[in-house]
Amino acid sequence: MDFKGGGGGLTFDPKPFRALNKRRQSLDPAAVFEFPINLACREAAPPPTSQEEKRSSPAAPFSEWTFFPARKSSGQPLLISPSRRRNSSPLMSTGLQLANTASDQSMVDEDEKDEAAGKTELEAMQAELARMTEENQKLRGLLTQVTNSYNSLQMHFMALMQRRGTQGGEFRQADDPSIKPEVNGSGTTPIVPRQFMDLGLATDAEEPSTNSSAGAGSHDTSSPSPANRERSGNSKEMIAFDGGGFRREESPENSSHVWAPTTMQSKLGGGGGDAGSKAMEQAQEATMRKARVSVRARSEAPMITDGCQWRKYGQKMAKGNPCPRAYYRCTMASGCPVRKQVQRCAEDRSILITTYEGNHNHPLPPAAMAMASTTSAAATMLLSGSMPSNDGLMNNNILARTILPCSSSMATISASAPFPTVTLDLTQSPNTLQYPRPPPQFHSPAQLPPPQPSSLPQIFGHALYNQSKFSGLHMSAGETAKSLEPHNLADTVSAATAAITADPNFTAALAAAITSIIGGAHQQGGSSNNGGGGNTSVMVNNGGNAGKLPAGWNFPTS
DNA sequence: CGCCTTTGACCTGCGC
DNA sequence: GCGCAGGTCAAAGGCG
Repeated sequence: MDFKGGGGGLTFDPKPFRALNKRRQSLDPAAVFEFPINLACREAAPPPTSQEEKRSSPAAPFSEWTFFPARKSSGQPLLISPSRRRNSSPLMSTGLQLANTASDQSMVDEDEKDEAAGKTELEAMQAELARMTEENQKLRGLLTQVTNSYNSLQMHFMALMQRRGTQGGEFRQADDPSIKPEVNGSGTTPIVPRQFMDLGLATDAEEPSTNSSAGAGSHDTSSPSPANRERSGNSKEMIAFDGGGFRREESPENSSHVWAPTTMQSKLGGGGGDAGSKAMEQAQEATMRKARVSVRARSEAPMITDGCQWRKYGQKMAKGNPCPRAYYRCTMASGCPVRKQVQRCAEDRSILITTYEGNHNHPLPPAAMAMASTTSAAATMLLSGSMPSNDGLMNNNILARTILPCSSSMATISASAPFPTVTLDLTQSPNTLQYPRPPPQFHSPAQLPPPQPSSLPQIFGHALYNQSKFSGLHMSAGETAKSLEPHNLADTVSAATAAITADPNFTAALAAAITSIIGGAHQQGGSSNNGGGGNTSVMVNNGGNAGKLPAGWNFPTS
């Protein structure tokens, strides 16, 4: 068995990945993760050549999508340059000096007054500019702060959940070394949050080799066999991306994955006894499996550029679709469990369907965070919706409204087996999607009758849409505020966005952070959102609507 | 020469 | 138990 080629029988050799990683790390991050967005390419991009179809080289010069090229100029008025203000200020001041006077003297006086007033206003404007700049800085700081707070809170929450589970006889993490350093390391949990990542894993980059060597050559990440599960006493890696419910990585014994909603669910849901819980576990496993985030997007490129580096490891013809399905593995870090499948839609081949699975166990560049956090948030919502707890639905509603204030039809949750999947469809115009719909109702896959995925409320699309709005590139601040449902955070963000959009990186980071922060804030259901491509599938569908994607999402790969 | 993609074989899960 | 489909592996070949 072990000597056979397929499945989990072979030893996983992380060397290639390490080498790859090394090489990539040596590159300029900016160069690697810069993803100019240009949705216009949908119209402009030439039809895919066979070569393009065949090759998904990250270096392919293929059209990069600039989502909001035209918006740049239109967005500028939001941030008026000092010189511009200076020029315009006199004009603005005239509004206060409309009354005509009779005498020349008074006219002269008026002129002097005008001049003085203009100067005053100029100063005022400059002061305002300075203030706004300062505000911008503050917002940046705030973002950082909030991000950190979120991570800390998440850690606390997970620790609490873990404790709770342990008390109930379900969670047993004592022997999981991966958790000790950060959660148990001290009673006070001095957390050093790692952005969007599982907080403990990255510390052990050699995990894969350890695992592989331990288990008679079993593949580190993909062997679902019970033997493998039990063998993997060290499950750091699994924890890393468990947020999405990477069930295969979970070992019954070590399912203490603090950040594993699915694990928790199965654990919490299942009574207490080992035997009993095992049965429950298996039952739940059957329903839960892994959550996925599927993104539907129009793209002529072989795959969308989401900020991560991928290595293709397989391709298969899937039933019911003439287009082959390609399998990619994240190579940004050795042992990163994130995988994605890329396939063209059978009905419309201009639509690219990218399905993400797993959470990254390494830091992500801002551009990648946009996608990762979005998918993660979607996965989180999905998974928390599957919580057996009574408040599962409520949590889901909250999540829906917070993460996606404008919940709309752009996203769907599919409860169809075997994997709960969130589909973000960006192929449709947000204009037709953003409005009034009944408050989103989340249903856990377990709660939903399998046959009705298509009837499920569509929820997630606006995460992306909102991100684009956050970026200030899709709509003006005013429009944004109007279109948004009353939502303090969203409004606040929208207002603030106008002053921030000048910085694309910040925009991307902000969008990502907000999504993940808000999502994380409601993860009471026990789900985690460790950032990487959550274990959910997201469909990105830009439908040629420039500017609908979050900044940082760039199609065609770099 | 090294890395990446391709591709056939293999493993696993599931339905009948 | 068998067959099918999805997913993964790794040797082979291509490319820079």
